[in-house]
Amino acid sequence: MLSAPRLLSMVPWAHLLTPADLELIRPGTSERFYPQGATVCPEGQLFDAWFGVISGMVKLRTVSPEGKEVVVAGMHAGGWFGERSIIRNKASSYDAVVTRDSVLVLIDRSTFMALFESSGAFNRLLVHHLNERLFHFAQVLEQGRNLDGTARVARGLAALFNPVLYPHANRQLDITQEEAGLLAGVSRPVANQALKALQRVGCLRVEYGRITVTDVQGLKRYGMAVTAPEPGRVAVCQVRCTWPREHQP
DNA sequence: ACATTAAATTCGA
DNA sequence: TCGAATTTAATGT
Repeated sequence: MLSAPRLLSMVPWAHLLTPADLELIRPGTSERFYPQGATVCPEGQLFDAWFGVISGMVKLRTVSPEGKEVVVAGMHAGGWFGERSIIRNKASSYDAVVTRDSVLVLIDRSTFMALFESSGAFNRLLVHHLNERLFHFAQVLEQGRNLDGTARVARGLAALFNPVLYPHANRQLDITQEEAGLLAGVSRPVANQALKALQRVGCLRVEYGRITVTDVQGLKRYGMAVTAPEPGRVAVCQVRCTWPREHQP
């Protein structure tokens, strides 16, 4: 069982809980190391815990019948996943696979449900997370038609710096160009060109097996129209950032 | 798809 | 334990 201080230091939202809630979740919480390539929970299986990323990188993905891998979300430090399977008591729709050596926190299903039933603070936290994710996927849907490959890669990376979902995100992303492409839904060659373009513009630095982001705002804005839209088209620039100003990096 | 380069691993001293 | 040789991973085009 984790010590109370360890729990507080690993779970960024733990300080929102009452002391009673903290004692409730402590016995049901553990941490675990997953080596690169390990599957945390395969598609079609119930999640037996809610997973939080302490370090490393996890992707939620499925493999299409033709064998193509589709990544639905990439998560790094601060990210949580598996709540849908737990809340609905349904099998996971996606594989959770770690793309780098990772340390995860596990909150048992029964502990999660106990908190879900009793803790207002925990429910508010969940709503905040789901709210951000919903907005994120709405943007992905909208942008799918509007943005070119470079802008999609830019937004895909920018999503990893959402302050609600990843409050302690490190600027150094341990992801390969291939993973960056999967995250944005573009091929590796397109991701390669996109990353070089973003480097030229000064948003990031590409290194072997790693991307260092230097300008998150620049990534978020990349590819947005600066001139008036042609009549009859929705301007991309009308999309507004709704993150709290004080959280903007 | 193929060629190149970086990193990780193996192996012999 | 050192480093050369080999294999694997990631990148560039």
